[in-house]
Amino acid sequence: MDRIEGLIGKWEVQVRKGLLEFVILLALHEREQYGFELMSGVARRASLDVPEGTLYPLLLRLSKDALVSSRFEPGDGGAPRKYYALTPEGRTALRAMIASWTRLNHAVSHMIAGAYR
Amino acid sequence: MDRIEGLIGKWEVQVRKGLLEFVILLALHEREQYGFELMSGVARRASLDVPEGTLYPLLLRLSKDALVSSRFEPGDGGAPRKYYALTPEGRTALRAMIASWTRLNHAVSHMIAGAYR
DNA sequence: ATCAATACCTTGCAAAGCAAGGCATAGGCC
DNA sequence: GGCCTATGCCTTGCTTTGCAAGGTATTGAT
Repeated sequence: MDRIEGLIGKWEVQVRKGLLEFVILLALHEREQYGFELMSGVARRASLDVPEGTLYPLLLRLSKDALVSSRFEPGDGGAPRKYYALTPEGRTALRAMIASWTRLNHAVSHMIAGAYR
Repeated sequence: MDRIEGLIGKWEVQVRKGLLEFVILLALHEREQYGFELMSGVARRASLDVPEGTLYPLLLRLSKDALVSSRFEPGDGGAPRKYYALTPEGRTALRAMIASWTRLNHAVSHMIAGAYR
């Protein structure tokens, strides 16, 4: 069943679309963070690996949409860090996403329960 | 906040990626169904509108990947219907998706709870 | 000076959702 | 027969995202 594993892998990539944006905003709701910090935090707390090639374009989009703001700060013995924080609009969007996600999740849970009842 | 509504709308489109495939497979796990039946059933039971331009390419992909099989049957006073059913491989894939989704969902729920604690 | 670690960014490709439009079948009606 | 409507399936073109691969800049240690 190696073929199916491949299919599931591709499916998981699709499921991550949108979800990663959601998770990053959730992480930033707690506190301002910079790129690497977000990657390690999300990996630790949600077991979600967000590669750099995904994270940075995502953060650029969020900035362009004004859901997050950013500022540079000298790094702790390393390259300078770009800290991201939620804007008020970002908080509004996050609330809407949580509502939407919760609704979706209930619907899916209901269907899982129904399928195996 | 009309702009944010637009952003959320686009976000929801992204979140549906992969999720619709999952929901269709769940629906087919209960019983064999044809296209329109899937659309109305999923709309009713999960409040998810799956437009035709999404559904039929999706079903074609599932067929090509051999997760579902299909057969034509004369319609009940109308055009012939194409009935889809899960294959054994489809059932295997569905089990894997449920496991993956459940895991993801716990992670996200945890982050939502953490963000607003 | 060189090396490694930290940290950010860009490019090119694959994949999905969707609006818009098209095609075919069947039955009812004149 | 000819026309209309409803049912039902499919295709095209566009947008958006995730990601691997590779690149750049800063800092401190050897």
